[in-house]
Amino acid sequence: MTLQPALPEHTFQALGDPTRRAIVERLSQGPASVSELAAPFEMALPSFLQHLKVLEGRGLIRTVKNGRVRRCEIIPEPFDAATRWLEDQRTLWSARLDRLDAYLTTLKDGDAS
Amino acid sequence: MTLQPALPEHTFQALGDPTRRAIVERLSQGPASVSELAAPFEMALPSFLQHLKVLEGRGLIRTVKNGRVRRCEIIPEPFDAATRWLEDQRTLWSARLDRLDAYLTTLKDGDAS
DNA sequence: TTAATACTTAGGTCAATACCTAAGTATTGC
DNA sequence: GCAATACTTAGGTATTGACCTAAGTATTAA
Repeated sequence: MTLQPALPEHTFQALGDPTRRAIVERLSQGPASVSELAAPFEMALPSFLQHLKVLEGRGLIRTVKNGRVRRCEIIPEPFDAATRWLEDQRTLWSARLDRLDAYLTTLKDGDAS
Repeated sequence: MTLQPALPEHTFQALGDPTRRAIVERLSQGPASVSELAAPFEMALPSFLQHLKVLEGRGLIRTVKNGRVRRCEIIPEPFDAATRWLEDQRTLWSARLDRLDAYLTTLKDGDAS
């Protein structure tokens, strides 16, 4: 119900828990009901449901109730946004390391000549 | 001190906090001392240091003390591992959505409501 | 129409997290 | 040497997070 703007921060926080990460891994393979998702876990159902609510609250999954069954599925966008953030950081530091490398090479060439 | 094997889970958890995410963004542009990193934050220094310890404990940054100054820098690998995990999930569901799309097209052709 | 199923709500505990202040230690500049 | 600098340690509080049990509600199957 509460779809957040999907800040990478929220995505990361949601994925920082082993249970929720496992739920996402399961849902990556396709939608599932609450009880299907809960089955592999020892945890009591209400505890498990909290994790689903976190995922939904952060906008990582969408759920729809049909009859007495609630079906859950992944929302791809926030994952893409998180990936982009990680890649942006990577770009920053590899650019920097490249410059450092170039600089060191210059130094070395200067010595050699 | 404690360099973890950098499970994506730990990386995500560390990045789930706004302060730590900002620290990483700063460090992506190059190494910095503790006080340089802390300057933009209102937070008391000991509180800030805790965040640095989380990042170091999760293996996302490396710190070396030289004299009275501690210099901090990014460790790229865990970020790559986290990116890879996100991309793996994406691969799973895009393959599936492609298949679903094809299937729905077929169904619609055969469906007379 | 009753019983089973599939959640859902309402509480309550316990540990971890995010902050704080106050008082250290170790280096360095004057 | 002595003061300023750059952390560091040692506490303490308050909120959030991850779990639990017990008792609902709504839907479906028999």
